Amino acid sequence: MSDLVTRLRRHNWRITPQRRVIAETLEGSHVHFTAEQILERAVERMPELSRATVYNTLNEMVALGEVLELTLDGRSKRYDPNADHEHHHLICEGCGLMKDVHAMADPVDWLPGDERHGFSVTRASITYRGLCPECRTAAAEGAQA
Amino acid sequence: MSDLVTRLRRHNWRITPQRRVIAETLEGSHVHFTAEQILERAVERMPELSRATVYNTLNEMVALGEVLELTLDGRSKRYDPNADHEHHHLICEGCGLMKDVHAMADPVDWLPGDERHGFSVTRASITYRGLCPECRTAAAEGAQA
DNA sequence: ATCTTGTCTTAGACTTAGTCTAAGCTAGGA
DNA sequence: TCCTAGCTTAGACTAAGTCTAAGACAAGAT
Repeated sequence: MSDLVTRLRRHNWRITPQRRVIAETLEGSHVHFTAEQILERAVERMPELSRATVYNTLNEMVALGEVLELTLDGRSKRYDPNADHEHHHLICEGCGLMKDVHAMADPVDWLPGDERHGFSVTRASITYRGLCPECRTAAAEGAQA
Repeated sequence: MSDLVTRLRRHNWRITPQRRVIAETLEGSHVHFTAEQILERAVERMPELSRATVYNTLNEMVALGEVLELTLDGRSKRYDPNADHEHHHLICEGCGLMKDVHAMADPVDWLPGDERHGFSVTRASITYRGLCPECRTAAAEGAQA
């Protein structure tokens, strides 16, 4: 039983077969998929599922606050079913691999009052960038050659 | 004289009239424009300027490291001519207004070694989100009504 | 001064990601 | 059972960005 489905049901949200497949696809993986990748995988389980339903459903889950929408590469949005606990993201600039990470401090505490420009700041997320072990090796070999 | 143009020239980059107009448009404003907005404004000064040249030029300036590419709203990329000094971004969730801000510490220092998954982490940026003074007022009035 | 070569720019076709629309389907209440 | 509201569908549409092929231009060689 999917935990995300349980959380969604609490919002009096109708769990249709389509929505269940989408939620389970989203939660079943530990990388963050794009809408298109979710469609691709969900269609394996429910071939008549439409693109519009996937997009609608993802947007609704984001609106309910149970899924996070990430826009980190400027190409397409990615969806993160862990809307629960505070975490940040580490991205490989070589291959786009993305990991969830936890920082030792809350960045909101590090924004001085005079840098807030009168905003009420509610949350902050950190995007770390670098090279994953594989891309680092590849880069080193490339430099040698 | 544009400072960005000076920086670009240091890379032995040919400063054509088109590139100059684009660089000056980018630097002349203190908000972060999308490529389409830059095109729109640059065309006022050089009507025959093409969309492809704007996109090419922006991508080249990013590759040279003199301009930052921001993907914060998931719709379109925005360009920030201040690639120089470390800064982060504060975004209004109501109207999309974006400000540059400075934090009191470098977030790279807050990522413990065992959370780095073997990556070489080179940089980190923080996205702060909240409501700007105007949207906060509007929200309060909306709640009253 | 002209030629040559490589770079830059252009218009427009194309691609990708996502939204919208109109019609049909389905589940649950009167 | 019928009604209604909400859900799903196919496919058209839009927005952002990339690609391509051809022409324009600039700088060095002759």
